[in-house]
Amino acid sequence: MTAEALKGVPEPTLRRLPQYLHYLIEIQKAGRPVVSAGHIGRELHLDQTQVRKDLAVTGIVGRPKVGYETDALIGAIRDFLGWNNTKDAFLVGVGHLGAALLGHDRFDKCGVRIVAAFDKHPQRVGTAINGRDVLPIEKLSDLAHRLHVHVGIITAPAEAAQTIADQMISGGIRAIWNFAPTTLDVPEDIIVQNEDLYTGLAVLSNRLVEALKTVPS
Amino acid sequence: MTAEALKGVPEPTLRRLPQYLHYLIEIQKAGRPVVSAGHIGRELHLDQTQVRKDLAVTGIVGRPKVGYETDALIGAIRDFLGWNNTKDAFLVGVGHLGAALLGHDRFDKCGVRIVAAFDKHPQRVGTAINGRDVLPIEKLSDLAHRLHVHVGIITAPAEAAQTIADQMISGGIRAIWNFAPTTLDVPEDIIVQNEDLYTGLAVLSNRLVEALKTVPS
DNA sequence: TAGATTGTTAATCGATTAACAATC
DNA sequence: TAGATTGTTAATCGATTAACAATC
Repeated sequence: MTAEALKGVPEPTLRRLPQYLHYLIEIQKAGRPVVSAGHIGRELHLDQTQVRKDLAVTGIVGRPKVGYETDALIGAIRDFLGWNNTKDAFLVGVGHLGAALLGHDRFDKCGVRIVAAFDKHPQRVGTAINGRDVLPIEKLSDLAHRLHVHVGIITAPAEAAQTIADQMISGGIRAIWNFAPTTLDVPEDIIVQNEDLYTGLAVLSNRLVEALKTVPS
Repeated sequence: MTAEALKGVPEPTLRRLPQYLHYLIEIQKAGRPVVSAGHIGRELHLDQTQVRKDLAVTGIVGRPKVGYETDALIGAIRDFLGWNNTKDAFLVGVGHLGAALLGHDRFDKCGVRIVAAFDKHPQRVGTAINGRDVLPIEKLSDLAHRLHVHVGIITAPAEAAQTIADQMISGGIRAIWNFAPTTLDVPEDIIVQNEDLYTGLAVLSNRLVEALKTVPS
């Protein structure tokens, strides 16, 4: 627990936890009070030892022969991910993707509530999307400080991303969810989560080209 | 090359290739004809040995003391990713995210052109988004066959995702870019690339909660 | 009790990083 | 030539998987 707290939990484990959560909520809806690691593993195509190790990081303990309590497990995962502790966020770049994220009301169940959006285009400023005002980018830093906002979401073009990140950091933002396809230079205590869509497309496209080579249709 | 072709290139390598590409295009715009692995690594915060190994999978060879030719390297990466060979795609689920992807015209530079969209809601069917018709989901399978579409994009709710995947596969689709937060059951020759946004949010949120614990602001 | 399931320790596997010879 | 950079082989590191004792 001590060394773990220093290095943090492995990223692959963190990325699997929401998968468990989705499945557990189905289990819960179906009214099943307990579930075993083997059962979860079969459903999600994961090794059951891995499921146990992953769940262990949340501090949950199961009962031999029985399994894990569904409700307690859901609570433990949500707590561990910080999803029970909603943090305010600013979004910058109200293009197609930015607007889509603003329209999506389910992130607040995942610890993040977008409270305002910013853009540098005057024609977008002053509008509101799904109840959130679009403000001029110049106000970001000051407002982030005043409202104690710690999360920033970048859905702007790559060219603008570094400048936006700098403004976020000077406003006291500690974690950046970056959808721009660029590597941000930030101090080491700033958390950056890159969500570049081209990355997944690269894997898909290469695998498909290889598959079509082997078995031409 | 032979064993490599069987197992495929490691996913982490494939995921870094678009990063290299973005930076190389900057280099190209700046008019620099050659670039070294060390230079790329410094820019993208990667070990230079890793950069060389990654680039090697594309078949490119550099010149000692000189580096890699920018133009040739860009071409080799794009070829390797299949980004010079555009594949038609169908998108299913025209909600906020689906509409955002339809509005984004840059995927065709990454090997994928969305040629039609599908939805099960009658009020969405018959409209067009950014030039692509929204068709009833019942037509997907037949049309995929007739138009030889091999890529499917799922931007529908999790509950609908498995059914949509089944319809795609029965229509001859070989690769699925899945934005729904669910594990799809598919035959092993079908390529699935999951792009669940909650996954990245889990990493960000947990890291932020841990950071705020250590240094409360 | 016997059987099923957990939790942990050890082995394996794959990716990253280091070392270094080859080359221009 | 000397210095810089590539490409490859070896070492390290971390995550996954296997083995198994503990437990209800």
